[in-house]
Amino acid sequence: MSQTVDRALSILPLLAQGPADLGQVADRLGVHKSTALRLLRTLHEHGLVYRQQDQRYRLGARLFALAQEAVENLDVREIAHPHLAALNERTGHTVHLAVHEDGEVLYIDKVESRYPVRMYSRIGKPVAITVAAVAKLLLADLPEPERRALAAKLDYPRYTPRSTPDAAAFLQELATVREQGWATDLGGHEESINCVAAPIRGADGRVVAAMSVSAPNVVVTAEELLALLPLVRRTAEAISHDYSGTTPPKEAGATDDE
Amino acid sequence: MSQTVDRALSILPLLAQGPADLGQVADRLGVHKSTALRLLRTLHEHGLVYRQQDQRYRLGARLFALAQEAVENLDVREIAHPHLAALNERTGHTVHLAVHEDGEVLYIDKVESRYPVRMYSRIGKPVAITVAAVAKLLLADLPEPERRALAAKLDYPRYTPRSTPDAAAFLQELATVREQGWATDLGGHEESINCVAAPIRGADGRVVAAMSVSAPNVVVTAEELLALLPLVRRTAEAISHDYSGTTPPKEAGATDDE
DNA sequence: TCCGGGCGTTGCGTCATGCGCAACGCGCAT
DNA sequence: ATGCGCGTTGCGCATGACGCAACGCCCGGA
Repeated sequence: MSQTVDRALSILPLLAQGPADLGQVADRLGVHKSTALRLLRTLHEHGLVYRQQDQRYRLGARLFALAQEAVENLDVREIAHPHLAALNERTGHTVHLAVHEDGEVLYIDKVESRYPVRMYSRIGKPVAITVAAVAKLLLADLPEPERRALAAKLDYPRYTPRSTPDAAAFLQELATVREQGWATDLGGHEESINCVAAPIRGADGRVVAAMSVSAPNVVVTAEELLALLPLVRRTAEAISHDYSGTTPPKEAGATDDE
Repeated sequence: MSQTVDRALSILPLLAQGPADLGQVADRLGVHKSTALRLLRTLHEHGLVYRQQDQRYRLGARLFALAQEAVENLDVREIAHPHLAALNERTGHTVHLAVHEDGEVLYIDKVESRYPVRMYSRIGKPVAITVAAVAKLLLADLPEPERRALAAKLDYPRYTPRSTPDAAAFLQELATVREQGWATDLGGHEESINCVAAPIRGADGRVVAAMSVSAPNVVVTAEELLALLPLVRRTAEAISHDYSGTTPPKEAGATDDE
């Protein structure tokens, strides 16, 4: 709604693809160089953009700091973390925590078993929304019209033969998931990876987050992983309980027993 | 330089401290509610800001995605990573990679030995610039005037009795570091933690990044850690070599992960 | 039930502000 | 030496961002 800010912010995804010089930025924005310069300077002052030695611009450090602070302030994450760690300790598998936001589902925490190496590369990245078990749980809880609208405008990439093929199948799957209160992804994203997930609910019963346990089937079969379902659900319920308890929503009518 | 963008971007750090409603944002910006609304809407459209159910605003998902893409596009990081992993494998200690940007030093990669648990919480976070070994290396390489200016405007918190006390001591330390080509932090940030670090240089000899090995002295004494110095320096040199060699920018490098 | 206050939202008239232009300085390659 | 490409600057004009005031809505108290 604000042209100037809109243009400035459009620079960010542009730079996310890689460094660019002033002319490139101006061209891709469709504005004069002097305009692009002014915007870049403002972004620079706020640390969102950094100018390297060759004068080209890249995304800046403050961006990380902001993302950090944002994720650290998420109270669900903070409350859930010890539970996730415990579950990881017990099962040895990768544990994820995800939330829904504006049509995207993204991981906000992760505890990995074996190789901590590529760990952080996932957090904050949008997940494959049409197949991920956590995504199904989060979207299944949306109000009917929103859910339909979202399902209609999604893409349905065929990662594997087991990927959700289209909106109809997706909505069907969401209905099942909503009813049973848990979800799986059996090779729908990557052939050899299976996941089982459970919802975390707020005091009002709405799904506020979802957690999952994932493992490649070279480690455990899908059946073995599914055997963990009760444990996963219990963990999710424990988190829900902690979360509802410590979330004094100013003044909400129905407060659970405590 | 652009008032509108400036105001809009000022909202981000404000929200980083926690969710806020429209009135609060307008107040703290010193603008009319309608103005704040317009800015917030624009931020929202770009996904930098998210509106939760209670209508309050928080930082949005796109922020994470941007930070992710930014860090993944850093070629130093990509080149260094295997070396860091190897060093971690060999020593068992935590290994860091850091860069300098606009007066801040931040970690862009980390390989941790024992507990992967709190791992991601560090990446992207500014480091204790006056004491961290990697910070000393990065700042020691700055041109004289810049270095002095920066040293003068820094704070010198006394994390421990061994923390760098003031600008004079800091500049002195930087001189030493620059001369010897490596740096340490022996309990300057946290009593029981020691680090040894070495610089990574580009083709022109300038320090582009720094790496360090850290360990609590309950695991190894400072002396034992210092014994790793040659290994650390050799690793840093290997990275420098790789980096200088492959510096010719890979144009249109659409490296798809996954 | 009605009323009042607090919140987000809207349309509008004004003028500050962001815009493109054109000219300049600089480095680099010819 | 010379021209080109780049980032940078100052400026006059009109666009677009501003604050105002009025509205709708929800909630809580009377």
